[in-house]
Amino acid sequence: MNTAIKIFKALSDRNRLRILLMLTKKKLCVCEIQDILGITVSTVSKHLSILRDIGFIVDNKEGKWVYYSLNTASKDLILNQVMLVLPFYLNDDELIQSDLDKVNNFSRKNLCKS
Amino acid sequence: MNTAIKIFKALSDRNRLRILLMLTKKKLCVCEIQDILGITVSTVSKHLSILRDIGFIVDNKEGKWVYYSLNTASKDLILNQVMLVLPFYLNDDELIQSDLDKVNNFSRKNLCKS
DNA sequence: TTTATATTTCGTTGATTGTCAAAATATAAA
DNA sequence: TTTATATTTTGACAATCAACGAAATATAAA
Repeated sequence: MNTAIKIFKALSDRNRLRILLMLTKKKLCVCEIQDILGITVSTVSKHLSILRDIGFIVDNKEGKWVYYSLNTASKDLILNQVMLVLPFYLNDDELIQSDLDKVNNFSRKNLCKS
Repeated sequence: MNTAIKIFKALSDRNRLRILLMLTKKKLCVCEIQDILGITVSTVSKHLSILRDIGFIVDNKEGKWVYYSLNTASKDLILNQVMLVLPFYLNDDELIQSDLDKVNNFSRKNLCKS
């Protein structure tokens, strides 16, 4: 499949857009993302693999946890153009703004049992 | 559904990308587009309605024909950013380049019976 | 008005996809 | 090693979607 289509398909899901926007704030592990999205961890993992395979995000293993963060090194034209405007575009999306509040405020201790 | 998601979904189909790229060359009626895509006219019509509803293209009725062209008046941020880079991005897509050749060379007379 | 051409709408079908639960894998703590 | 926590993979299911053919609508020519 054409890379452009893969990119647009990856962006065609609300939960994946939520993940991308969350990661503009800071890197997050899978259970933190799961807590905010409110869906099963297996589904979160699937979404993350789609975003990683197309190059939007990268993963880093730290002990028991896998942290995901935006791939700032990508040279892809569409990917970079989209990430440039997406935060502005979703400025008035209440659910996504609520996600960002949670990202800034939650405490890892309650989610990830150490 | 969120507008951003609608836009990305509209862009997630190869035939719709082909249509958009063709229309960067000139306005086309439905039967011209059908001839190039090689799919049924009802499917072409459906693709066109999706692209029109989200604001990528506009239609103009001229007698028996409906001509479609790019919506150059759109103020949508993502839509404009994407249309800016898409032609460069799909530069090396052989099918789409073949479409553009056909758009420049075909004769309406053989397609649209007057 | 009748016929021909152009386009859209409707109903159906096969393929794709987001979701979940369960099983498998990985790592750290006990 | 055993147990607990984190993550990924697998299989199943319901919803979505691109495609087709047929029917409906629209316009112009005969």
